Amino acid sequence: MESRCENCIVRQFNALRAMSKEELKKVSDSKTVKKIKKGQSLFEEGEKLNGVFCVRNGVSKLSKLSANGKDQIVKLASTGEVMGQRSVIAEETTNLSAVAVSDMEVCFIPKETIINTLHTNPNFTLEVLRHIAHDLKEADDVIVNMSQKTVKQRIAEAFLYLKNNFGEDDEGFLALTLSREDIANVVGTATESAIRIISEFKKEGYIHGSGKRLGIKDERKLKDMIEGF
Amino acid sequence: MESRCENCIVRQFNALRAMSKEELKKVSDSKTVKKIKKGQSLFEEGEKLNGVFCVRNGVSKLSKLSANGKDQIVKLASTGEVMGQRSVIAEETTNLSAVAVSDMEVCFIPKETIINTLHTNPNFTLEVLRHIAHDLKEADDVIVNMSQKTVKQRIAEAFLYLKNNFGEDDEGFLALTLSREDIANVVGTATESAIRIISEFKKEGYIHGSGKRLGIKDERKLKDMIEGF
DNA sequence: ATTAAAACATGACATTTGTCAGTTCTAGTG
DNA sequence: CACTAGAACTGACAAATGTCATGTTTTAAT
Repeated sequence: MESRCENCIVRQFNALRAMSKEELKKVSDSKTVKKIKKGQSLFEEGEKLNGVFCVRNGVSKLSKLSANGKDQIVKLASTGEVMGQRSVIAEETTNLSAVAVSDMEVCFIPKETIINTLHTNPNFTLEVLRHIAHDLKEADDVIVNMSQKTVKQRIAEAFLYLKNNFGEDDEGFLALTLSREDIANVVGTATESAIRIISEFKKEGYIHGSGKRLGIKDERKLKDMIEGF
Repeated sequence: MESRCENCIVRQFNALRAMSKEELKKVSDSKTVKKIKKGQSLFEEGEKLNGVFCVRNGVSKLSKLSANGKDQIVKLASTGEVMGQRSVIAEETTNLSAVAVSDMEVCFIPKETIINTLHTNPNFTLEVLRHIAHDLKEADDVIVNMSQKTVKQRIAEAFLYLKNNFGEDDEGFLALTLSREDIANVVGTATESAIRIISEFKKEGYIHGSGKRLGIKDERKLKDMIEGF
């Protein structure tokens, strides 16, 4: 297990790639590696984060509690992604909670190291900026989907998203298995509605499932549905 | 009319505040001032922007067309806000369209000037980063509202938003008057639904209106409604 | 293997929201 | 001023979604 940031491949996917050798050494010396079990919480909405979490492997849901008591999942963060950077940059409490949806290994990097580099290395700052800008674009897309698409379309989209981002296992099931409740919270609907639509998709032959594991059978049909056919 | 960026008050509200005197001079020399009539378009989704727009006064809607042909308004940009920066930073085509919802005066700043400063002035980059980070947080909130709140709650929220961000005139009407269609597109619903709910709010005495102008009468009630009472 | 808890599933029904069709109002133009 | 196009409005109905109640299956711990 490689534990020096300088040699960590994961870094290629996030803003840390823009750090100099010396800066990376500092990060590496100050970071701590944590193992998180599926279901465990990394941080809670409203907490003051004193660092960021770099995902080495596994997946975490980033969610926000709404007034009616439901959790809305805003993003799924996986290998290479950095969580908590928005909060550290703005020096505010975090607006999201992070809970592992699979076993994870994350590196915790204290904020001082990050903030220091932000002030001194414009390339790093710019790289962080690019990543956040990308997140913002994605968030805009989510807003449009949420408000203009039906629950059915959003669930279809969620399946394709899961396939494209986390892949499938050798049996053709989605590599990342979410509970029905999590799926409902991703698309912003009631758990029962999500279950009902998943059952319908199975019946129609768009997806197949065994237990809670699900796989895509007819991608074309799902895509058509998303487009509104 | 002050036309030198160095002396422009608007700058205090955006990332340009972090620029040095020399950098500001360059911006000022390269910028062009544009007058935009209500209803006119600043840029269209998918366009490649070769600069950013700094709003001197007036308000623009930033929207995205969804597959079903409806426009979703993602943000209203007003005095001091910079539009198009996300696109310029990521060097991608813009994901949003901008149309003036009131007469506007904007400064167009060519992207070279911005990009140059991003590479050389870490304070500026960091300031831009802070602004985008703030936008991202707001976008997360919108996602949660869209998926977890009823249309009625979202419309109530929109009224409070309009009041807090654009104020009221001396007669107690909202200073920014949006068409019913625009209101519908902000909250992500059908125009008829928005009209119906606005009528209901009038009947219940939460708001008052004359023509298309609307004003808030019972803020408490609207707030309670948003919280789910 | 047994069992309790959690997750999944389904039916019945209420509520919310969208759609379509048509009417009234209003601002701007010749 | 009359006229017209677009905006605002309303009703009736259909479709989508949420809620509650209840039963079944799966999972994980003992």
